[in-house]
Amino acid sequence: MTVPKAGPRWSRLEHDERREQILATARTLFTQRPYGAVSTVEIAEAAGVTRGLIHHYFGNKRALYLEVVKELVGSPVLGVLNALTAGPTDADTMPTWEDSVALWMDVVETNQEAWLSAISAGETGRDRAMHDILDESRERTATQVITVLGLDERRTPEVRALVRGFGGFAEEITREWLQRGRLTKAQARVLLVGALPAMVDELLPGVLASRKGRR
Amino acid sequence: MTVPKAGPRWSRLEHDERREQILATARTLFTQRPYGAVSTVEIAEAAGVTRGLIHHYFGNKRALYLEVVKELVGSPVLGVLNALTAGPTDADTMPTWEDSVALWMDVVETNQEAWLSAISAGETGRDRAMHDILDESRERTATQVITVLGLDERRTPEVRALVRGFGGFAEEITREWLQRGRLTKAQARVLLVGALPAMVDELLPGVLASRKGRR
DNA sequence: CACCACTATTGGCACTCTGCCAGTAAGCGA
DNA sequence: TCGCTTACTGGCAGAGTGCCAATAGTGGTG
Repeated sequence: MTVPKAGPRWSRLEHDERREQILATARTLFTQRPYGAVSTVEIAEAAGVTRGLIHHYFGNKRALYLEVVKELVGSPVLGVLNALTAGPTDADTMPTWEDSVALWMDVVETNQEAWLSAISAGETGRDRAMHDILDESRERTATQVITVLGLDERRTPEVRALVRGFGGFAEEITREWLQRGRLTKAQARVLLVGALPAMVDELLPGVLASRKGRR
Repeated sequence: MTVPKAGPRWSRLEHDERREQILATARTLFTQRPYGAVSTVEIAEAAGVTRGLIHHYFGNKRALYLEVVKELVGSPVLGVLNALTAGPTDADTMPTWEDSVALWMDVVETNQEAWLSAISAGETGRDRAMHDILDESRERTATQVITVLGLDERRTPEVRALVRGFGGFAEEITREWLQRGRLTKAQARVLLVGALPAMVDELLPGVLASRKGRR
């Protein structure tokens, strides 16, 4: 009774095109729910393909997830400072610290969920590859911050550590502003702009001084 | 050929005793590997019982994990400040900020893996119950810090936010010290002791000033 | 001391999910 | 039009979890 032929049952896309389509679908789902709560079946259905195809393109679920996270930390969301401050290294065109912070806040504000997923992607556990991706992203950001603040001359391990510490501070302050609402945007800005310079001035000397005890 | 009777095949423990035994086993495994990488079969085997029993005591895997995390953040590991500073609220017996930081560092140093698992327990994803446990623990710690620093009088949302921000800073600095080794213990101490007072002095006034813009 | 009731504990069934791969068919080039 | 490449499907195997009926330690009771 069924008509034997009524056109193609599925369309055959170009390799990269299909891959991008699946990746986009996965990104949507993974930014909404954590790794374990999203099944490959669901991704496949949402993308309009079968589960097997995901395997064909990405190998396994975890690899697909890694790809999504890479995308998230690689583009504007976390890497604003990269995009912004990389390139013009000359003192003139270099944006000020205030500008960098302001831009970063704007980007995060408009991409809240993506940002939250990205920074809490350690979610899936202390996986080596995942850890590396996130850590490298933060490290890169730290480098940019050091440059913008003009700390390049004294780029010691201690300075890097301090800037990374500030990163932790910044993430938490951002949550206070966007999630818990205990800070206004203006207040958060005051903190983010002022904290690092203050710590560099007041604490860095002391830290470098106690360097001798190094083992 | 087998001897039909050769004593009990398994021992019957008291409810709480068996529960505690399973919990301890689970804690060991979960602090070594992330949630998804530990199966209930493995926990059961390590505890010398069958998988079904875990279900009998905890309902499901997730609930067991929650119990483990509760235990971790509830006792010394993260809650040092609680244990230490709670109780004596009188100004005399109150420990100094320096002492609190020093004690905290010692505890974390000796319980590294437990601490690391605890703070990155968000691992399993943005689960409501999990989030609450961790957030409440950090909030409690913030309260203690406020008390020790004598900031009780001006316990505004802004102060809480600032202290939470410091919490993020402290976690990151601790990682720089224990994991990445870019700071010595002495250097980390300098940062942890000095950062919060510096920020309170230099930034808090500005934050409170821009309060009018609140919406 | 034998028996019984109580419940801790087991063992296995049903279901979901992931990894894998052999077969199928879309669509381009000759 | 035919044939060849390969995107895509469909289903099987294994692992893990939730659940529960049946089993068997064990303390209490007569």
